[in-house]
Amino acid sequence: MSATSPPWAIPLDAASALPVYMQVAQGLEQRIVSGDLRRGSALPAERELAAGLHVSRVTVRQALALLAQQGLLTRKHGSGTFVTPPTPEERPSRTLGLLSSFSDDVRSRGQTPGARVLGFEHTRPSPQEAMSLALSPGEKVYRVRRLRTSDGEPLAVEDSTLPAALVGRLGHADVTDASLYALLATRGLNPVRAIRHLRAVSADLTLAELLGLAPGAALLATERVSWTRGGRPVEYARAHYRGDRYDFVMELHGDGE
Amino acid sequence: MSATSPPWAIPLDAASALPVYMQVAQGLEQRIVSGDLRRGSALPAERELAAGLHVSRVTVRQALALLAQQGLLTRKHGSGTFVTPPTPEERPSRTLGLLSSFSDDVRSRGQTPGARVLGFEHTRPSPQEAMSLALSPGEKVYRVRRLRTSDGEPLAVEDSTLPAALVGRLGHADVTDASLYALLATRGLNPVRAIRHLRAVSADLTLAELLGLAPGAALLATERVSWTRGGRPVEYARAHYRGDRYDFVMELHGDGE
DNA sequence: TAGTGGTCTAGACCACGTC
DNA sequence: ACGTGGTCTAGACCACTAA
Repeated sequence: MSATSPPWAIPLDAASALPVYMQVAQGLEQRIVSGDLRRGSALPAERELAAGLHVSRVTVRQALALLAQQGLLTRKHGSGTFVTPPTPEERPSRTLGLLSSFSDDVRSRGQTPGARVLGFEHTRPSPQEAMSLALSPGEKVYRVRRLRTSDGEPLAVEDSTLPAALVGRLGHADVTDASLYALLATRGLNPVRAIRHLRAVSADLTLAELLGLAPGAALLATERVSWTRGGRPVEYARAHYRGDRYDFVMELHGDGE
Repeated sequence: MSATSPPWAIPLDAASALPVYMQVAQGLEQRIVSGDLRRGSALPAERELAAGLHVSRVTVRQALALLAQQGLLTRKHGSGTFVTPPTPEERPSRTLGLLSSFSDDVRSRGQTPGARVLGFEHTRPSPQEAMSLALSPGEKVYRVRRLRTSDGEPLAVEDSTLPAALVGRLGHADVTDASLYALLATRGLNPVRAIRHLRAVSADLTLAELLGLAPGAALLATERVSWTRGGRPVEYARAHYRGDRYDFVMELHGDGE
């Protein structure tokens, strides 16, 4: 007798309105959250799953891709597919409301901040940059793209734009250190106020590559404009943080009622 | 002569280390951002693209999926694939730092907030809920899942948990209106302080369905605990906002230096 | 070397929109 | 009725990991 039902069988209904790959994903997700599949344990190979469920390997992969993107599964090329272990790495936290630098944040958690300069330009601003920094026509900017790391692990890609006329001469060597805010401080340009936007986006090929993620992974995107005490914009920064390793924390208060 | 190079040809290198579908995605992305493909215009059909590029339709679809997830392309079943028009809908903004409700936020932008109750329970808390609300063992909670809308459009899924003993008797009818904070206020339980976490996650099948998104879309996930003036936790809320329609805004200040 | 996931093919049929 | 994207198949070969 050839029993064709493996122990991890998932009930599939070909006539259902729900596509088969979603049914497979739901079935696996249920076994994961119920603890049926232990954290860190390996799933059957894709070909084995396909054969056992009587579906094609493509369909199985479509299901696994869904769960991998949510972080429930971790796929390792040449090795296997595993149920993601619980909190494999501590998730850093940043307390907002106060104007602090990336470097200080990372240090306050006992980790070592780092930065790798990916690009350094002295050019004309984009329309977006010109508007955010209130630049007069023709005024040039410094633009720096850096990979921010914590204990050597990629955490964010940050693009900073500074008005050249305001900050004075800047060289590639000036931005290799971790903190741009510290650099500004030495020139008497401490930011005292900033407005920051946060939203969620999917990683494109470039960001995914830099951050060591799969394309399409969820990222926390921020956009920030900082002003000096005199009310002059000194920095326009856009950053993309890994959604799986970073979370922002803030404290909110009522209106004093 | 049969020239096999359509006007939208993309240079492909089969020997490249970069997979073909990524090359296709990059090529299309470049034509989109360069304005070569106008916003709102339709792309060639998948079968046509595949034939023109001499690759399989599966490979083309893999490339289109990448760009669609980033929001560059919009796919319409039965109709076609289009370059996403610029800001098809105004992106709402929420100013943080002040303790305000979802309803007030939406109203302050001139839109109409709404809520559809998806679930209402009176049960024992999860370990996570019990810890966040500082509940004594055995104490029960009300749990409400609501779909929050703006002008009728799904914007977020919010799961709120309230200590039953503190808020008093609650019925399904009490939570059908938009504002839970307003309800608490009528019982003398105005929150005056809250801590909120923000991070980015990928939509699972359930959230994608509720918010009208493709599975895997980027969501802004928030977690919030609110306290009354007396320091008692009154609400533990988890919300998932559409990444493409919502962005958080906050103002930051220096430490008074 | 053997097994795994990653990529790719050339089809097929279904579900949806539009005409 | 027709064209579109959505799903699914049964293979194939490559790239990586581990024994």
